[in-house]
Order: sequence, then structure tokens, then C-alpha cells
Amino acid sequence: MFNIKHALEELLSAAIDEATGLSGSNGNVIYATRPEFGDYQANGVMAVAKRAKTNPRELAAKVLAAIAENELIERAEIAGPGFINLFLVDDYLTRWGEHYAQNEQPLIEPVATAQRIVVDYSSPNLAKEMHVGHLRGTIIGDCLVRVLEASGHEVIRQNHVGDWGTQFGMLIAHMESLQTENDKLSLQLSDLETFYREAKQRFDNEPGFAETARNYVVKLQGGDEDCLQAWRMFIDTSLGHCESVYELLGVTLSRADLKPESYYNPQLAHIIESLDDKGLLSISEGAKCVFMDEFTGKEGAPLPTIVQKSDGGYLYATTDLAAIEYRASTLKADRVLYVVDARQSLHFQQVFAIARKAGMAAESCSLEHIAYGMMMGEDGKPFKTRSGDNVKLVDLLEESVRRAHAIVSEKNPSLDEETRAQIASVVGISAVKYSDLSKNRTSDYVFDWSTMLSFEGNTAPYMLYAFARIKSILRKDEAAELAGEVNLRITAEEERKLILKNLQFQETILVVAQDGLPNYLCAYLYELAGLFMRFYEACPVLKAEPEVRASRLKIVNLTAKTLEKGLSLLGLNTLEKM
RNA sequence: GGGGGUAUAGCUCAGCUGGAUAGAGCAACGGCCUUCUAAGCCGUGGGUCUCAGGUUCGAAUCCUGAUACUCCCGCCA
Repeated sequence: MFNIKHALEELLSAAIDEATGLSGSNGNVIYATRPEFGDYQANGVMAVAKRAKTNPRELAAKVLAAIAENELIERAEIAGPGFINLFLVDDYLTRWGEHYAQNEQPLIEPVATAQRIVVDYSSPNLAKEMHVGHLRGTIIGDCLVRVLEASGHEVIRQNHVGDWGTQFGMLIAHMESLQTENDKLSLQLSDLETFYREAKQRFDNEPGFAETARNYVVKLQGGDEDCLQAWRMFIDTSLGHCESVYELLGVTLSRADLKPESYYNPQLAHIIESLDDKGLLSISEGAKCVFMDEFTGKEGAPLPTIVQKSDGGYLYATTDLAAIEYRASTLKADRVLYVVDARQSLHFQQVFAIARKAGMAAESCSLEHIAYGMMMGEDGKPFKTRSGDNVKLVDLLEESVRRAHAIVSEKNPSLDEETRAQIASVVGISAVKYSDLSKNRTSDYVFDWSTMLSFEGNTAPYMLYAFARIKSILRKDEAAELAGEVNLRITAEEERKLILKNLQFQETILVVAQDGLPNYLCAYLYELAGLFMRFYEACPVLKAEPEVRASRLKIVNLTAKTLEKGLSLLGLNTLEKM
């Protein structure tokens, strides 16, 4: 696999081994922190010199001697206490740039050993509509799924929707009482948020209603056909809401990826038995629990994971255990990624630990919680609107498209309405997705309309704009046939930087696939687009003399490929014009 | 009470696992459209990386402690 960073790291690590007689040294190659320090820099010498008790600069000199013969380093300099600054050979860059600029050459090569990876993401609760808090999990998961697939892995999507549990009794009871007027019911269900609020209000305030609701839960779980029918209708309507959001967002989830909580219901009794068989189960205060030494609660007391309530009901942890067993044993996954918010990290630690102890997931199956932070309000407290509600995801997306439409109409009034609407749709949706994806998922973030709906600076529209400029050049190129005969060459620093950045695409993808951090990909694409913008200002393409023009067209073409691929991995569409 | 997370420019955030002078965007100010799309480019100003110690050639990053905010901790999901 083409990976400059790894190639340099291997080269430098081997050179350090050779210079010191040690083995397994780490060259510690990173991107150069400043342009005058080269393209990459190796920082490993200082640490090794310390271990070997030699002078770092002297060791660096020996390392340089050891890498004298190679095809990718033009020159290397020792700097400061023992840094090695690495300057790449121009010809190496142009040769590989040329290689990847070919239309039929894929930018990402498959990994050596493909894995089967289950990704659990989005997983909304069907009792309510999706709100802005669901954006992260849905979009991060969808990005990871795309990146993993592009890297050659076999990905199995799992949308573990919440369709089971006490709140559905309440919702069915509310439905039943409205059932007499069918038209009214479908109208009511068109706004699930209100429907839920009404049901909840009745549940809290009408004793008779709460009673009915609880009865429905029992009947539902007992398989009562009338109840099931009402439940199915509700779930179907609610799924319709989700799907329209997925459609708007361009998320790859389909009904085939659904594996709802209710799917695991028949397995739950068996999960309890199985825990019992392994001797992991104990009864505490009437509830069936698993206690593990590594988890302690208040005042060092053992912390239980409750798997069956004293009334016999099963819990979230029970369902998740069944899901782990299914994913690890039935699906035979090498990795299972849970893209779920960070509040549940203790829950997952417990459930993963139990699954291991009970043999529900083999050691070879990696269980990973891809946690993401909470959405906060502008005051730094957990986010709610003034009325205490959640902002519906559909509303955010529609608002974004509206604003994008106003801007397109202002900036480009000559375009026809259909084109403007199409541009607004792509710009509006991608802006929202990017503003979320570009933040490090592990920290909390502040929900704010203006940054969420911004179209300038480090935003998706910036990259879409760079892409549209590229396409504009390529459209006007009337001598494309010349491009094949002329070699890629570097005539300006802007060209060199842009080519090198293009060649770093695959290293970036690798990191994203490993760590599940889409913001690395965002940062990369922003830098790529920025370098293109500078190239665009400094290096005329179409007006350049024929050979330079042909060479620059290749660079433009390569950048178009990388941008389009990168944006598609983020789950963003591109535009020919904007 | 215990445990997790966070704290970086006026605001929103990066900082690729310990590297050299801590970076972007927004906001502010100043320049650049008869030249491939100005949703752009160039420039200026803006920092005690919460605080106090420690580890070492070198710390925003690792360790200890403190403060603030936040999340989780037995029958919700």
C-alpha cells in the first residue's frame, strides 16, 4: 500500500537499528511542523540516543549515512537537539502523482487482511422523532462505515433501533383511544413529538391510563395479536420518519440494516440461563445481577449489572448481551463498533466484560465503544430549547437548506430555480454534517445555529466550492488529449505542496479507519482544499504554456479525484457548479 | 461518596499519541475581481494552553494535587 509516512518510518527505524545495533527502534516520523523543516521529520533519534547513551546529533549523523541510498529522500538535515528533517525527491512526488491522477487508478488500496466489521450506529428510539442529538451517532457511524468499506473491509451495518419497552405500552394505549377516528390518528402520528408528549402527559396524570399502558406492555411482550398490530403500525410510522431523515442526510442505512431491540427478545431468557450456567449470576434484592470485581460502586461496594428485574422483566444490558452474542458468534465479526454516546461508556464496559466472561464474544473479536460527546447549549449546560424541547433534526436540515438557497440565489442569480434548489440542498445538508464531523467526537460540543449553518471558512461549502472551481477548469479544457503525453512536473511551490497533500490521502484514511475519528479526514480535506485554493490563485492553468498547462491539468484532475472521494467518504455529495 | 470526561485567542474548535516560534474558522481591521467561479486569496491584531507542583534534552500533551463544569453509578433505554 502506498504510504509515504510508513515508508519513511520503516526506512528511518531500520537506519536507527543499523546505526545503534539495537532492534525495534522507532523512527517516529511525523509531518514537518514548519515548511523549512522539510516535508516530514524524524524525531526518534533523540529518544534512542538517550537509551543507548550516545550523543543524539552524532547518532543522527550515522542514521543519515545509513539512509544515503534511497529513492524518496532528496536530502536530510540534522537540526536542533537531533531532529532529522526530510525533504522528498520531486521526481518521486510527480511519479506517484502521475500514477494516481489516472482516472482508472483507485486512490485507496485495500488493506492486506480484510476484517468483518459490525457497526452499530444511529439506533434511534422509535418512541420519538430524531432530534439534533441523533446527528452525531448517525453521521459518524455512516462515515466510518464508508471509510471501512473503502479500505476493503466487510462491513455489516446494524441499526439497533429502540422499539421495545415500557414506553410503547403508553404509546399504544394512546393510539387505541384515538383509534375510533382513523384519519385523525395518522395525522397525529405525523408529529410524533407531540404525540409522545400527549401520551406521556396522560401517563403521568391519568391513573386509569397509566394502568392501561402497563397492561399493554405485558400484553405486547406476551405476544397479544391486537397489541402487536397496533405496535407494528406505530413502529412503521416512526421508521418512516427516520427514513425521511436518512434520505435527507444521505445516510446509507436501509431497512435491511435494521436489527431492532425486539429482534433479541426471544433470546433473552437464554442469555440469563447462559449466565447462570457460567456461575456469573447472583440474586440481589430480588433482581438477577452480575457482579464483577473490576466494577465497584458507592463506598467500594460491588457494582451490579442488572440483567433481570425482580418482576421478571429484562433490561437494556440483557438485550445488549444478546446482540453481542449475535454479532460475535452468529455474524462472526472481527470487530464490533458501537457508535453510541459517551454517557453509556460504563454500561458498555460492563456488558463487554460480561460477554467475555460468559464466552459470548471470543477474545479475537474486538468490542469497541466509539463514544461521542454530548450536545450542550450555549450556556455550556446540556442542550434544550427555551421551551425545554429538543430541536428536531428535520427542522435543522430544512432550515439549513433554506439558508443555503437564499445565499445561492444572492450569489448566483443567473442559475435557474431547479439548479439553485439542487445546490441549496447539497450545500445546506453538507454544511450541517461537516460542522459535526469536523469536531473531535470524544468531546462535548455546543449546539449553535449560526456555526451549524455557516457556509464560510472551514465548512463543507468551502470544499464544495474548491471542487466546483476545479470542475469549471476541467469543463473549459479543450485540449485534454495533450495531458496523456506530457509528464507531471513541478514548476511552483504551490504545485508541489498540492501534489504531496494528495499523496497523503491514503495515510489519512488508514488513521480514520483505525481510530474512528472522522475529524482527521475533515482536517485533511480542508488542508487539501486550502492548498488547491492557493494553487488556483498562484498558478493559472488554462492560460499557461502548453506543457505546464498539461501538467497542471493533471494536478487539478488528481485533486478533483481526491476531493470527490474524500467528501464521499464523509457522506457528502459534490457539485459541478455552485 | 466513587468513577469517567472536559478546561487552549472575544466566540466555536483543531492540535495525528512527548518535539522546534501552540494552529484554523468566525468576529475586528486593511488590501485583491477587464485574467480558469470573491462561498475565494493575501495581510494585521488577538494566548499565563484553568491553577500549583513533578517527570526530562524538550510538556497543551505524561504523573500528582486543586478548582470549575458535565456525565455515569440496582431494577429506564
